[in-house]
Order: sequence, then C-alpha cells, then structure tokens
Amino acid sequence: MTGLRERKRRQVHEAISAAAITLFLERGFDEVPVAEVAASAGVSKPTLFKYFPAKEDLVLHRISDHRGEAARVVRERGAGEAPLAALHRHFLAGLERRDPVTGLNDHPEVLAYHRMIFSTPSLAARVLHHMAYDEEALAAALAEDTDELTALLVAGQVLAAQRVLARRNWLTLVEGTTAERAYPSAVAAADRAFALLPVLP
Amino acid sequence: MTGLRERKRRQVHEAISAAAITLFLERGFDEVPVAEVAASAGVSKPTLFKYFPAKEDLVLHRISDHRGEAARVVRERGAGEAPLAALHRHFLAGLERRDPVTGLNDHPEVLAYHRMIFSTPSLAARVLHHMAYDEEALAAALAEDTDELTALLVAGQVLAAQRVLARRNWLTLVEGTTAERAYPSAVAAADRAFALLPVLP
DNA sequence: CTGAAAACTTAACCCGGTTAATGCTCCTGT
DNA sequence: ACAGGAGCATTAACCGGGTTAAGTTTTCAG
Repeated sequence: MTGLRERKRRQVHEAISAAAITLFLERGFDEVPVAEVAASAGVSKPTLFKYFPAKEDLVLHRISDHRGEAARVVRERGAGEAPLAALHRHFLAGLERRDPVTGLNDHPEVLAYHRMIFSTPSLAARVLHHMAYDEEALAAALAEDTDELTALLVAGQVLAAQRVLARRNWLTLVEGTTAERAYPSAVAAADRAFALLPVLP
Repeated sequence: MTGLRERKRRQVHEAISAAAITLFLERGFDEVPVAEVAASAGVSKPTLFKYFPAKEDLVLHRISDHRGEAARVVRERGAGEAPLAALHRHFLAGLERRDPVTGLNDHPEVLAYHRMIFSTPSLAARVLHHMAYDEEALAAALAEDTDELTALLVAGQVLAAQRVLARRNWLTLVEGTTAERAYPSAVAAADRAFALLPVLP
C-alpha cells in the first residue's frame, strides 16, 4: 500500500520541479531566486532544499536519473557483442527514438531546456560532473574485459564522443532543421564517431 | 620603467595568493572563508575579488595560465609533423620535466595541491571547465587540417586521454612511489594512450 | 484515540560575491 | 613644486544560495 506520506512527497516534489522549470524557462536560471521557486510551489525554502540538494538539481534531476547508463549498456550487452558495439547500437537507438540525451529532439521545450543548460555555466558544469561519474562507471564495466588503463582511456573517449555528438545534433536543430531531416546525418556522424574509437583487444 | 603602482599590484596579488594557498592547504578549501584569506593578506574582501574573480581562482590561477596550450602545440608544430604526433611529443616532454599538469611531480606541495583539487568538488568542476575551453581551442586548431566533426571528436579524445593519464600518474605517486621510479611506466602509459587515438586522415 | 515520528514553517544565520559612498595615493601638466 | 584627477583602497550594506534551530502540524501505529 502506497502510504499517504509517500504520495504527498511525490506531489510536492513534482510541484516544486514544475514551478522551477516554468520560471527558469520564462526568465532564465540565474534570474530566478530559489526563494521565488519555493513560494511559487507553496513551500518554504528549507523544505525545497530537502527535496533538491541544490538549485541546479531543480533542473537536472531528470538527467541525473540516467546515472551509469553507459556502464549498464555494456554490462547487459548480449553474449558475443563487443562493448563498443553495444554502446554504438545503444546510441543509434537513442537517435531513432529521439532521446533528448542524443540532442536529436526538436520539441520546443526540449530545445529551450538544452539552451538553458548550455548557456548557464553552473548547469553546464553540473552536467560535466555527471558525465565524469558515468565515465568512471563505464571504465569499471570495461575493466572486466581489458586492462585498467585501457578501460579508463576508452571510457573517456566514449563519453567525449557522445558529448560531441549530442552537442552537434542540438546545434543543427537550433539552426531550424527538424529532427526528421537531421536524422540521417546524425546517424552518419555517430557511425563516424564510433569508427574512430579504438578496437578493444 | 615599471611603475610603482604596477609593482604594488603584483605584490598584493602575490600576497593574497600566498595567504590563500597556505590557509587552504592547512585547513581545506571549504573550511576557510574568503574573508579570512583577505584579512590574512591584509586586504579587504572587495579588493580580494578585484584581484581574483572567484574563490576558486585563488587556487587555480596558475593552471589558468595554461589556457589553450594544446591548440598552441598543434599550431606551432614543425612542418611535416602530424598534429597528434606533436601532442604526443609535447606530453612526453612534460613528463620528462615533471610538469605538474602531467601529474608526475612528487614534490609534497604539488601532491597536496592536487589532492585538494581532486577532493574539492568546486575546484574539480572548475578544472573540467578549463579543459572544455582547451578542447574547443584544440578543435579549432585541428579543423585547419580536417573536417569539423573529426576535429571535435579528436579534440575531445585527446583531452580525455591527457586527463586520464594525469590522474593515473598522480594516483601512482600518492601510493608513495617516487616520480623517478614511476617515470618509465608513465611514458609507457602515454605511448599506449596516444596509440589508441585515431590517425587523422 | 493517543502519542511518537515525520515533515513543515519561521527566523536567523553563514558564506560567496557585488555595490555604493568615501577617502587616500600615485602620477601628470603647468 | 604642487593641484588635481585617475586609480585603487576601505567600510558598510546588500543579494542569493544553502543550513540550522526551535517550535508546530500531520501522518501513522497500537
């Protein structure tokens, strides 16, 4: 039985998040004090910080849910599939379903969301930190099949490639192209990126 | 004639930086308020922030001086030398002269300095941001010899490799090994890392 | 229904960073 | 040599993110 307590918690969480996104997209992340977000969600400032450890998390908690995705893809790959092949396949699948993390999603709110992240230093920094975590986890997963140093190096390169690809895709969409039209070129770019990565021994 | 004004400026700059490093290494970056650094340097808080735009810069202004180094190495390489070969050579030279940015420097203060950076999130974040800038500049330099996408991808991979190598070297030294003893293995690791990078077309 | 645990509120605080008002000190022109 | 402006300092107050303490309401268990 899902207790009343827990249900309320989820409601408040959602209310705060929604108020935050709305205000931030309207006026910009740095232009809205968190006190205003709290007031707009009908909650006090300490309570807000009990739900979200920092202002940036009001925006990035969705992205944070993808923690360790790369590592999981490698760990759950089919028998006989190479780690990099699994990551390649997974990225292409993301493109196909227009997953926002691939940058290839042209819904206006998603574009605005990405613009806000890229143009707000503290948010961009937080995304980088998140990717550093992912990289570490991926390195650990890769280390089951190769030496430590190679695992670290390849993990760094995979994450770098994904970051470059996502930014590239977002930039083409910002130019006004639709995701539909940009898709083939995004696939080609992904293929090129993974072709540049080393083959694991 | 170096004006008296300018000389004083440099003295104050140095006094603040020295006070900051001393206090931070003694008690930790997050445990020392900048007001205390200012007081200890005999200066007011607004003045301190006129010399250093943010608390983190009290620690990182030395690293910030290396801005765009990778791009410069590529631009100033000898005729007929491949970009990646130039970067490889430059990294090996850094190892040989125990350049702190390679991680292979076992002076106690350097080790403590690195430990502080790695264990303080806001400092680590700032280093990542700095590397993002370097990456962008390197991509621009590489783009003179190849297509844009490849330049971005390779730049990301080079910076990732350097970061992994530096951290690896630092970890080895933290275990107690001397830079002398760690040197051959550090060279081997660098050779391995650059061997994994793609050959530019 | 009662009481302990959970969660919320208000008010105050700390810290990083900025601004405004004021004053001192080096440099420059005559 | 010195008058006065440019440059840089100081103090005091402020803003915004984040935390803490003390006290109040709400949920849940027996």
